[in-house]
Amino acid sequence: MPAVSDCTKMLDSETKAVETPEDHAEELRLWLRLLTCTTLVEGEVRGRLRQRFDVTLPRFDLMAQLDKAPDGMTLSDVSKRMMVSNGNVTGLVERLVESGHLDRRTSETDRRVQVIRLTKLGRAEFRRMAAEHETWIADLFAELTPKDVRELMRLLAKTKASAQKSAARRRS
Amino acid sequence: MPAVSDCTKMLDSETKAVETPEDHAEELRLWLRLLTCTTLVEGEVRGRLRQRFDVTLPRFDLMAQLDKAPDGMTLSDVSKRMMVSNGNVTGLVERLVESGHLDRRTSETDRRVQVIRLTKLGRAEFRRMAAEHETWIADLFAELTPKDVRELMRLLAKTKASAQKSAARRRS
DNA sequence: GGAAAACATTTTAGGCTTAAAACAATTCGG
DNA sequence: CCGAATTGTTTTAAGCCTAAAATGTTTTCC
Repeated sequence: MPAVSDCTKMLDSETKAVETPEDHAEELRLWLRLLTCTTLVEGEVRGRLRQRFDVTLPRFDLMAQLDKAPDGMTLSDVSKRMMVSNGNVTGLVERLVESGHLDRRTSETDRRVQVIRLTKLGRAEFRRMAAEHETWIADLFAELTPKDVRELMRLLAKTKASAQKSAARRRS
Repeated sequence: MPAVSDCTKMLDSETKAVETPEDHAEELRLWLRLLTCTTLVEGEVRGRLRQRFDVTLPRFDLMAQLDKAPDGMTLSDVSKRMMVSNGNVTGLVERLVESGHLDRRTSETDRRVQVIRLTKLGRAEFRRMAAEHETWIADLFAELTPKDVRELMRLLAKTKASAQKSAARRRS
């Protein structure tokens, strides 16, 4: 088995460093750290939502999307926004309609489309949870200075753009 | 419905700013952006692993942990490292033993403990996948300069520490 | 030594998630 | 206007994931 980490740069005989089996260990470490941070925060939020409100994180996330859209959203909209599969949304919505948090109706103008909205109950409960949720996030990020936050926002925007381009490259 | 985003600081009549319903919108945005980046990269990696190697991300992650531990790991070790539940690991390991990638044996000295290792096949396949995986990550983060990467590493380390302290505070 | 606490793992019940296929409705091009 | 592509949703099959309870093992400490 080849010791990948031991391989040194192979210089092209003519020019400079061509065909180098490049070392991307730094990017890999960055990815792992990013994943760790997200997993950490996500797990914490999930646990608190369950303990305080007996609600799951995906349900909360879906309600958060709808809270920003008073006129409702279609299932595809939700699916794209949440970056999850269509089928996933179908099930999630089913359960939230069942529990009285969501209202679902077929569009008048396009009978393929299902429009979902928060019910009064759903909106009230979401607002209550969201207020507390915001304090949890603040606490989880408490050691970051405003400057840290700004800088992270900037760098993550760049990261997002980079990843999106890479994904688009592959799809094409 | 109260327009939360409109509320301005309420100054305490006597001193300074006490009892302010603080605004943590920036931290919230940061969290959402962090989540977006992770979801984006994770989805991309998941898809590529499936297409190229017909393997799931959790299986790849588990094998990655074991590749770093030639002497094997206990299920709890894996569970802690991967930040997933014990029961989750049990099932994951079951399937990877079934497919011949993992070897599992009960510890000689402590019959509670299961030690798992990569088999020869498992290690070979993992190495092959890992090499390609590294290039995907490099591509996904391609637009970040080395300085960006360093800075992100630093800020995410700080973020991780902050979240861990917050989680510890809650547990105590 | 033996009960109690701690530990490692598995089981259980329920929910989440995906990819792919199936179904339904609309739009598009000829 | 009609067949073909497209779009929106649901279904299916399989796997992932969690929290909590159950099981078996070891350690602790009286």
